[in-house]
Amino acid sequence: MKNTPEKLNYHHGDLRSTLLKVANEMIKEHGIAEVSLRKLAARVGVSRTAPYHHFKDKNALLCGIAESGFQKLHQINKLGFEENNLSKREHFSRFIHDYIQFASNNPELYELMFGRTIWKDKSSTQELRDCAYPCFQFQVTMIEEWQKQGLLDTNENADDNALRASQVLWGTVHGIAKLFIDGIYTDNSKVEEICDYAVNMFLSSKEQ
Amino acid sequence: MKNTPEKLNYHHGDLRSTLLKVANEMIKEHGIAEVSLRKLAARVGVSRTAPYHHFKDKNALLCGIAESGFQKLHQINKLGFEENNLSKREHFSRFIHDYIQFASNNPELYELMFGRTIWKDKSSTQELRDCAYPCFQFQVTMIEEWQKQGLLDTNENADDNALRASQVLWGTVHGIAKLFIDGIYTDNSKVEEICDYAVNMFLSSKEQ
DNA sequence: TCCGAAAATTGACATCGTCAAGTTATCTGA
DNA sequence: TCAGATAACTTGACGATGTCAATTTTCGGA
Repeated sequence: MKNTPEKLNYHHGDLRSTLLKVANEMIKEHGIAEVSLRKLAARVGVSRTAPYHHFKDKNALLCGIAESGFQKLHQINKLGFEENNLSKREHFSRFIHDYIQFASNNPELYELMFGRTIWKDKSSTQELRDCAYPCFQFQVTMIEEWQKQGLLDTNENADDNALRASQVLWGTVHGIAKLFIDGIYTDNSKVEEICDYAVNMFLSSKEQ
Repeated sequence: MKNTPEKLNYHHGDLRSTLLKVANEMIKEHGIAEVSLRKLAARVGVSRTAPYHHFKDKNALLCGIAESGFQKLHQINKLGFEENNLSKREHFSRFIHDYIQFASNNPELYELMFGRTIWKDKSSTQELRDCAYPCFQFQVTMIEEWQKQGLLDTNENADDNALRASQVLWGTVHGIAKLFIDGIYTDNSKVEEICDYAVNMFLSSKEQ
């Protein structure tokens, strides 16, 4: 009953997670724009409306996929931050590189995670927000720590230093990632150089 | 013959530019996702396939709209750069603010200009590239000038300082703009503060 | 004046998201 | 054990969209 290969039963048995898994594959292979509920259902071997019993609509399914992305990204940030064989500067550099690396390795997933499709007009699900916000928050925490350590300056005129700094820094990595992913920066071989240059610009007053 | 109000003639007379104008309005009012060729044609008072005689496909029309956006942005950058009642620091600050201001005032147009819709898969038209590249290039020129003036550091380990710095800086403003436009940063009242904070982060070693 | 090219039209098709109504399997409790 | 509820799934249908092909209308120049 559990090991039947494919669609011998009327009830699929594990459709929800299968849909997420297969949708993820499709996104990776053909890009998010190519993913339609109908193609997805066909590939899973199920009727076109079957997904509606597990996701309110297409948007909810996309949110579900994005959730796993935020978990991955959060995990990567944590690993880097907790690595203790690195200098402060190296920690910061690693954060920048890791972030862009993640985006660059999963361009279509990244596009989904941070695209307006799921964020605009309050269309994000509660579950998605529960995944994403802690991920965002962790970046603020890291930056707060780096400010305390003196790696990053604080600005006495601002009251939300960690928040502001993280908005700017996140903006930077997000912007670079997007410009590559969306096809505006086309020379992928320079990603690392750009990251290094960014690190230098933010830490220039703290040489070596 | 020219002053007939609307659609008395079989030949519209100026359909191409009318389409661009009306599409621009629709984007501004209802967002780019709501713009379909059919609705556009209906609003202009013309059949659904009429636009195809002036644009190869929907993508070409979108590129046409984006073109005017790049001209506007280029103009704004030029104006700021040529303003001569400003200190170096103020010039830099103005660039950052102007950029995000533009994005913030024209969110849907900005989304179109820098979205994957028209850039991914080489789908940008030659005309669009002819508009956009000079606009990008101008940013490099400005930054090169600021490096010469000593406002921005250069990095002796890098060979393309102006290009790298502009990729990072453009990434920063683009990223911040995108995070707002796409609905991830939601508190619009803080835009200016974030811009100011960014200026400080990049120029911290050059206080006052 | 006539004719070819340009501009605009109608008809058609495949794809898409989603709703409504019906069918089938599974679970629950008497 | 078995009936009834409920969850999982299906088919049919609708309107919207981008775009192609074939056709009609108009304009401009020889």
